[in-house]
Amino acid sequence: MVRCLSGRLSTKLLNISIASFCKAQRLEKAEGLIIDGIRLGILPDVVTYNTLIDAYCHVVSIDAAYFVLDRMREAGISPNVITYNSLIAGATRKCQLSRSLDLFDEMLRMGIPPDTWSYNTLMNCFFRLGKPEEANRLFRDILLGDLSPSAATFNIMINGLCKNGYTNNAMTLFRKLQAYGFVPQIITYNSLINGLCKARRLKEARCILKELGESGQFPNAITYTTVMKCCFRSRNFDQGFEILSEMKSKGFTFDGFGYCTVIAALVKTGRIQVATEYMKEMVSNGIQLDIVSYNTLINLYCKEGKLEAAFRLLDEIEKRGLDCDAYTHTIMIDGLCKARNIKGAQQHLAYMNTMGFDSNLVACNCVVDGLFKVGQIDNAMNMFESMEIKDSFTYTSVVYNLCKAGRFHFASKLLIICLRSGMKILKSAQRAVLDGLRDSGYTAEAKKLRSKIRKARLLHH
DNA sequence: TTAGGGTTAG
Repeated sequence: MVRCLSGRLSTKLLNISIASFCKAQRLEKAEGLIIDGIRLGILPDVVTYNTLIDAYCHVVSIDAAYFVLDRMREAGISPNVITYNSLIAGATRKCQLSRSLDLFDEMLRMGIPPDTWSYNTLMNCFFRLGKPEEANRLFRDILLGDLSPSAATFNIMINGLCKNGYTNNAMTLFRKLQAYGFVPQIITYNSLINGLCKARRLKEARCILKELGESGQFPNAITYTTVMKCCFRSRNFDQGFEILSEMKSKGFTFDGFGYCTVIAALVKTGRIQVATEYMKEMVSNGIQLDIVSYNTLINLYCKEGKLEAAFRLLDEIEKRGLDCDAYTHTIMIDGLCKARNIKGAQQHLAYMNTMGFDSNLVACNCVVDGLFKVGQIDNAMNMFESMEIKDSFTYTSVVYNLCKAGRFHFASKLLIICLRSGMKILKSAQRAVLDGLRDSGYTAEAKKLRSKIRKARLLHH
């Protein structure tokens, strides 16, 4: 049957079959088909090899794709612009950015003129390298040369400018493009919204979101998770949860990333019950748990006081052959501290150190705080003094706990040293010192401290 | 070829 078809048509059919195997990531099947084809006299052409090269870039590696390129040349078929575009995009995806640049040069040396697609990919590569000027140079080349920019060209520019901190330029370009008749796509809107959120320009982000709504297009799952994450980041939890319920009511679902974000935010705001429901939903939706999802769930169990369940998950991690990371151990240490099992926490900290996660600041902060909470004030102070690195969490905790232990004068001294050096101390800890001094009869000291606090604030404004 | 990413302490 195959022999009856003309050679060209047969190659076309061969290519269709190869493309479908490549799409299913069954490269050995695709390779087998090429061998069968050759036996039957059906020769692969440039499309066959390009399909295969693109698949190797996606599924295996650029090196593997390069071997296919060699085979292609040996078969007497010259690579074209599509071959190189696949290789350049593949290298950029795998963060082999200098390789992308080399491939672009190689393409020029071979006398293959790059198209808009090649330029787009290379612009993206320069943005990822943190070289916006170079990307902009290519953008100018497109505008001044014979090539026509595509929607992707504009999207890559807007996204890249935002990612490199040029949110203003991204906004200006966006408005200019609109004035020239470019209709922004959902990708354009999402890029800009994300850039504005990251730059904490929430008012403008809201404005672009409104324009998206008025454009006749609809926000998608990426829009929702971007805005939700932005709310959580700025601690507008209620607003974030409103967006979450709107997203759910529209029928959007989560992947592992989305679930972790939502569960962590729910735990942070004490909504343990709802967080547990999301955890169940995540598991029943068949999401493969990785170490970050395990950490999120262990944290949830710890906050519920279900330490045994947390330890069971640790066993599960081990059984599945995954490795615990610094987060896993820190979460466990905090959980043990909160459960007043300070000995267990100290043991786990020592274990963590033997595992090579030594001097983890967050874990140490948890143990110092834990020691105070169980009344081991001297041990807490000894550990605090022995720590080489300290941050605002360390000091806030120590200042606050010293007050709880009635050591207001010491707390006051420490507080003022911190504030003068520009260290941020939670207002609630500052208040604890002032109230403590005043309530125990040291009104004059309290007044003096208040004035010192004010002056220290002026120093760092 | 282009958009979002997740987890810890006061």
